[in-house]
Amino acid sequence: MDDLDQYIEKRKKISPKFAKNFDDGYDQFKIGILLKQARIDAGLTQEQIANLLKTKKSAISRIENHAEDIRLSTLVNYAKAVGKSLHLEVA
Amino acid sequence: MDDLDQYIEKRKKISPKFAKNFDDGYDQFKIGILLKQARIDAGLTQEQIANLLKTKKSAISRIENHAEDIRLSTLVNYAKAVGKSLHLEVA
DNA sequence: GACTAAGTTCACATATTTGTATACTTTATA
DNA sequence: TATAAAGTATACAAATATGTGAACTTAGTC
Repeated sequence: MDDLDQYIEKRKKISPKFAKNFDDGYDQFKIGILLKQARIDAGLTQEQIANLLKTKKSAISRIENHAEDIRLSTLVNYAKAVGKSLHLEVA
Repeated sequence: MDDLDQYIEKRKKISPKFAKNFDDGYDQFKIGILLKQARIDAGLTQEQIANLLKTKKSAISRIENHAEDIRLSTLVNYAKAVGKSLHLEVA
């Protein structure tokens, strides 16, 4: 089990709402987690990302933890900030 | 060249803005086109999609033609309505 | 424990998307 | 050409995401 799986299990135990939403299969609930993992992999803090995106660290935390819904542009910008890109597929 | 490519070429000729944005490689500009193609493949009209999503056909047209930015939930819902699902990747 | 950096949460203001109705345009068919 | 179905465009209202600052919590170090 990798770091991401561990993180998910931890949050499931803490938050029943998170567990339900996650298990219902809503992909968007994984987005914040994916972004957070990408940020950590890049060795960046939330504040550094915030500076890159010209916003505040509180906004970054919100994205990573409560991204029930989010704008496509926000996703794209965040991905760019961590040196990655966002790929979309309708299948 | 398939239908989607033909459609893109046609819109490029008509709209310089569309051509520039598309060629700049912004994936989100393809989203509306992908969704439209998925809808047509499913044999549905904009009005039928609108009913499924409890909205109006004008909103569907806007999504397909001016999806510079869009909410993730809107993308997910539209994909579901045409019998597909949205896949995201940060890579 | 004290201290600091990092992260979280909250509330409110602002910005943007989406809902809605209407009018207009396009496409296909007879 | 006439007609109807499908799609587009616009404007305004409503809903929602994001910006921002502050207070609080966590994790790590001394």
